[in-house]
Amino acid sequence: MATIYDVAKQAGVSPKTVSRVINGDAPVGTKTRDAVEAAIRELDYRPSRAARTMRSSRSGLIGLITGAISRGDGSAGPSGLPDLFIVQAIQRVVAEAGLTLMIADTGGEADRASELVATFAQHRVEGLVYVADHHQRIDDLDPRGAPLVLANCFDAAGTPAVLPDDRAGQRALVERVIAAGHRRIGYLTLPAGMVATELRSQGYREALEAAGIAFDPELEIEGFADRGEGPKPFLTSALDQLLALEDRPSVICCGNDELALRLYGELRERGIRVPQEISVAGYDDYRVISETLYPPLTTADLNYRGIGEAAARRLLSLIAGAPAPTEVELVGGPVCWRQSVTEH
Amino acid sequence: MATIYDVAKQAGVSPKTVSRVINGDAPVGTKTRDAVEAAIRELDYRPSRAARTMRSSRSGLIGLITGAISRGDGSAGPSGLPDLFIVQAIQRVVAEAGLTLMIADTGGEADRASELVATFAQHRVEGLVYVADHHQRIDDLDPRGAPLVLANCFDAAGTPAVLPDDRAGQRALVERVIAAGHRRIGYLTLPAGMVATELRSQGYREALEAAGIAFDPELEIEGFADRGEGPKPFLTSALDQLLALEDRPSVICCGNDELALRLYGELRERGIRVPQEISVAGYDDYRVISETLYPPLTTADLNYRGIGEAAARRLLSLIAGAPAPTEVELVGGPVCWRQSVTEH
DNA sequence: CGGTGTCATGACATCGGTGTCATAACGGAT
DNA sequence: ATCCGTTATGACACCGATGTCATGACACCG
Repeated sequence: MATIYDVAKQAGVSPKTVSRVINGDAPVGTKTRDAVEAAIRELDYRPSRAARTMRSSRSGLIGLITGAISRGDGSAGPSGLPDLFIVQAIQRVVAEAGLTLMIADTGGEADRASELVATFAQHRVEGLVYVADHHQRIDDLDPRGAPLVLANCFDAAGTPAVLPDDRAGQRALVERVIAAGHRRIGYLTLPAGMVATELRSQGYREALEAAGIAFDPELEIEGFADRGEGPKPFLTSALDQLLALEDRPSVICCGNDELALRLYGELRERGIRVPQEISVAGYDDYRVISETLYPPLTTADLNYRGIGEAAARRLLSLIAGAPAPTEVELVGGPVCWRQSVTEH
Repeated sequence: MATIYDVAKQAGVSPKTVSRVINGDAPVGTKTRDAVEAAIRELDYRPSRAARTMRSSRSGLIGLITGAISRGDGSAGPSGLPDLFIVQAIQRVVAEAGLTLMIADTGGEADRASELVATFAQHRVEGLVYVADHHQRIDDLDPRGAPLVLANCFDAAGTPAVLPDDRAGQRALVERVIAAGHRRIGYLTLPAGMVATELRSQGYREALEAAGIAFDPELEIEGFADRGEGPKPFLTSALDQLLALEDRPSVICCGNDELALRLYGELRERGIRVPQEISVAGYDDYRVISETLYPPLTTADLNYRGIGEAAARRLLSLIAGAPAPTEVELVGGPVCWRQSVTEH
């Protein structure tokens, strides 16, 4: 790879002058500039980031750690993948800011995270993002001085974090369902104990309350067991319970789109048509499911991209010297109204 | 951030001795070593990669370019998201080799790729991988001297490439379906013209031929139109054609799992039960679909992870000086036999 | 006891840029 | 003609590692 000295020699000037042409620091004579630019093109010269980094101690790098902390064994909550949307969004924002993204993965072992931070520290990254695969609390992570932002997770230390607004999202969806004329609203939740489960349930209840509908505990059932014991029979019995109710729900909201997909299967198995006989709603707007199902699924957009964008922007502003926020940032998404819930 | 000089001063030795302790180049006295290690811990010292890179011209970086990352509009290609599994697998292999992965994406504009190559060149990456979102041919890309491997795509220049073995995969699946007792096998293909479409069709015909079953052109229909004109009615009429045949197929193979998901809906809409009245098979083993559907979908594992792994290993061996292979590397996956195809 | 080899360590130069300061050339004001 | 202020350029040091070579302290051998 050509160096600045090669270019200088080729153009018959000093290396410093080449540097000036590249960076536009100081005025350079027109003829000199042309000669230098020609030499750069001829040699296909690219300035070495490493050398620049040494001199300026600005590496132009952002480190990203994705953490399938609880995923390794497969017992995790939602279906993996979507967190990659967050990574995509972060990549885009970082690139727009002229920085380059380095990524690493804990491969499921939580304690590897600090190892990865060390690697990033060697590269003198200017900032770090930690992306979790689902809304969760994580152990504190020492970023060794670099600004750190958490995406889709939070910690006890109050590190700046960007989270999905599960409560508001579920509330908006249920309110919209109520506006469509529904009163008896079943809710099949994700596994109890997960952060998203609790917040969405809260949103569900708030929507009911705001509409003056009493919360009926019989309508809210855990519908998604760990993969270990097989979710199918679990869902079957949950559905049995809902359908056996005297005052049957006219719509069933699901903890996420995957659960809604299973529910479609269950209902069709029993000859119950969606949405004519019962309406179904999901959560996440996982498009491969929500747009592909027939009828297309009404759901709430979890907005992974928005989370990634917000996290990246927050990180950039921290790097620029902004003070760390004291509160987490909540990112919401719109209700995606399709054809799986009847209107009126 | 502490430097090697800080450590040297703290330990009362020369910087070179600290370097020796870190790299184990040359023997160092026990007492000296202890002092240096203590100083390193105390100062939380991490050697600067930038400085090392300058000295050794080895950056420890691998560049990854993908068009997959920000398809901003969400209008995915045919296969959707799973190509990101390739990225994950590459990340893992690269990390195991002690290298760090930098990623960038074209944001959908193919000509941005060379810009990204330039950025990577500045970082003096030791190798490059280009990952496509679906099996396709791409324009030649000038890697400016760095070894380059293509994953899920190939070019005219014969750049080393790792591709899914669509032909063998489809053939194995159809052979297994035949072994299960089926003779009339419908095939709803992906859009004509795509590489995967042609290869899978070839595999389908090979399996028929191997079993001595004549290929019936009426059984192979394009089932997946571009999103623009809406795939639903397209699939509907394709299905109409298949069901109207005098000798109706006992099983329908689909171009991918997403199409199979739509087909489930179509069939149930018509009151045709899967697999009792007609069997269905997919392709890709896109688990969110294949494992979640009821009945679980029989499909062929496209093995994105395997592709990523193979591409990363190939790149590492190129970096180590191995000669570039003259043939593309095909990666296959097993048939995933579940309950959507009847046995006997 | 002097010579030789090994071990342990340090001085110095170097990788490829850029900040600092010096200097040469030139036009205009006095 | 002299002085001054730009403008254009180069010399040199430095960022933080490490390769090369030199040096001092021993141990071992004859």
